[in-house]
Amino acid sequence: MVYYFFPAKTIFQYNTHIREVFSMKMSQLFGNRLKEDPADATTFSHKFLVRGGYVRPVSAGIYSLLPVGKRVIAKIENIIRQEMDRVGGQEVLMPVVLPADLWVESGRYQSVGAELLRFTDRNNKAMVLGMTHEEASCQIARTEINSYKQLPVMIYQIQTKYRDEARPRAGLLRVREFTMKDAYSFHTSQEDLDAYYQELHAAYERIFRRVGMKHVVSILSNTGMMGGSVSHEFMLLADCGEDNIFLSPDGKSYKANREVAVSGLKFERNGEELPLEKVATPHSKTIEEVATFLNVTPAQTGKAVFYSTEDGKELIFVLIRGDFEVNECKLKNVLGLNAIKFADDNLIRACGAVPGYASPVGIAEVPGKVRLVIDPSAAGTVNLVVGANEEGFHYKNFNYGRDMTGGLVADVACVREGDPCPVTGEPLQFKHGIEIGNIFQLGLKYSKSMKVNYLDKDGKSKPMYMGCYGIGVGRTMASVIEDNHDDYGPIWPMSIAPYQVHIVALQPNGTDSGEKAEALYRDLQAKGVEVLYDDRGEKAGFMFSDADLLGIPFRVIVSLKTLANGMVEFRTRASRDSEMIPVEQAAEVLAQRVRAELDRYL
RNA sequence: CGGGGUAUAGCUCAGUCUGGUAGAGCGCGUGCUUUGGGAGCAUGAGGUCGCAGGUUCGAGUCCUGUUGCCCCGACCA
Repeated sequence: MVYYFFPAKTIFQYNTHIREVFSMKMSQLFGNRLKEDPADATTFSHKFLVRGGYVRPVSAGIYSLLPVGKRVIAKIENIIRQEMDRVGGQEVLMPVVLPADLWVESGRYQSVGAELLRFTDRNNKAMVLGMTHEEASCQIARTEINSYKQLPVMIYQIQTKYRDEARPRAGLLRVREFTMKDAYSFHTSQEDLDAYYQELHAAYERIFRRVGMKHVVSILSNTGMMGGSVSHEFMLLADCGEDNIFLSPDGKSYKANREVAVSGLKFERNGEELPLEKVATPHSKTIEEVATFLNVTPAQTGKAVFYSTEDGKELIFVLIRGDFEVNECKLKNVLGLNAIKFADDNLIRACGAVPGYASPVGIAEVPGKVRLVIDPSAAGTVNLVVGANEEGFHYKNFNYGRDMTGGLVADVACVREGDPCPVTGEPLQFKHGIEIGNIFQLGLKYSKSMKVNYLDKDGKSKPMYMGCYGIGVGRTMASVIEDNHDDYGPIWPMSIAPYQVHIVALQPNGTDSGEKAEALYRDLQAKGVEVLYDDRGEKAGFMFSDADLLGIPFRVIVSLKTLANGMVEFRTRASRDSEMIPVEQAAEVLAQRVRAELDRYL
């Protein structure tokens, strides 16, 4: 039987829902460190989370948390709770399993794809596993909120979500089952929602700073399946990130996801419009081939890109200058469509176009069959080379407005690295990011369809303005590692480290080293410090490499060598510089330093 | 959902081409020696070789099917 020493008061109030254990001996710690990288790990966080014994894979994208991982997660959750409470949030808990009816009400039972896991219960009732809880929060909001006097209000939960991801990857960075903090706010006006959105934005900045991430930016993002208008994503800048971000050089003026990013490029129709001229361009289908053949730059060409609606019935013709790529997300947004795909050649031919030589000359919008979208790059440049709708021929000197009219002129171009920032005009920088949180203004999207109404001052029933705000907890833990590690393991910030001080006793068995280490272990606990004590008496290098994987910010090495001078050795996980501290003062000095370090994350 | 890969001990892998009845390193147990950056010696435990059929006297190995997992892409609050 193991007996733990319980301090009366701890520096860090470590709230779990179970018995509180502040300290641990390595000889009793559940979960092993691994000396070799898992074969399938490609990111630092994936390698270290598995090797350090924080998580274990159970199935594709499904993980168990081991004790040290659970402690990190609990601390992250606690910081999130504090900051949510600080902006007036009230914690609730909604079910993981939800009736499909609720999702039918909001319309998402139909609109969301296969990532929503659907099943039936024993009574053959349709159910879903919650992937996000707008519907559930609407359901409780509409039953609890009757009057404007009860608004605004924000509820949040920290709950398991399930998304049936097509391809989980990179350890905890992209999983199927995960823990998420999701918050929902309800307001009487757009103005009130705007103001609260800013408060949440500030709360998020505090959270990510407090968990120890240094390279987080909030960027403009696409609203996607959530609907609504305004949204921001909080991104940790990291090479392994899956998201593509454009930033102004100052990192502040403009920040946007590539899905929605715009550039400050201006297209001016300078130059005389020359007569349209048909030229032979044998075996030249791609922009590169045509430009080379006619000795022009891709920027002097226009390309036709064909998409279709998801059912494949309606053709979408996009004309864009040859040096740009179509941004499908922006295209979907301007068309108001949830999904598009590349058109197949049969549909293109059926609409009278010749794939590879398709021409904007002569094509016309046909309601229900053909839609035209012209990017400003093509509309705003004179004398382009475009297809002639005939195998082996192109037109020179195409001018929109003269040789083609109609269609929707809208920005559907991908921003390119180096394009001018729309705010400052300086070249935009391209970065990868990990999305760790997002905030959305949902407006009335859900409250209308789900009848989330309140009685206003004027006695009339009105729908509430809604916002929703998410943070991936496990992804945050992995991201902190991506942002804080060396070649040997994580370097945990004191605020979320599994323990605060790691005591390593060299040759502890039956020696002064063991006795002093044990005493320090107890003294630190008495002072409220969370201690991990490596009492195993393994080889020094073996214990040090385990300590590196555990990443505890402060390390104390107790050995006969330094005890001979009455000292123990102190070093931080980050710096590896060492310092001698008199053994009788060690507990007090360490407790003070832990306290000082924790204060940096308040 | 397309393309590629892979499945043998807790982990990392060899053995498959050329069929003959299970291997290494790490980890784990025991003993002795060791102890400031992944210790040594000795001795053990641990695998119906993903699953199901088939060929064969005999299948980890060959054939067919199937499933899991990983990577790239598509997709994705």
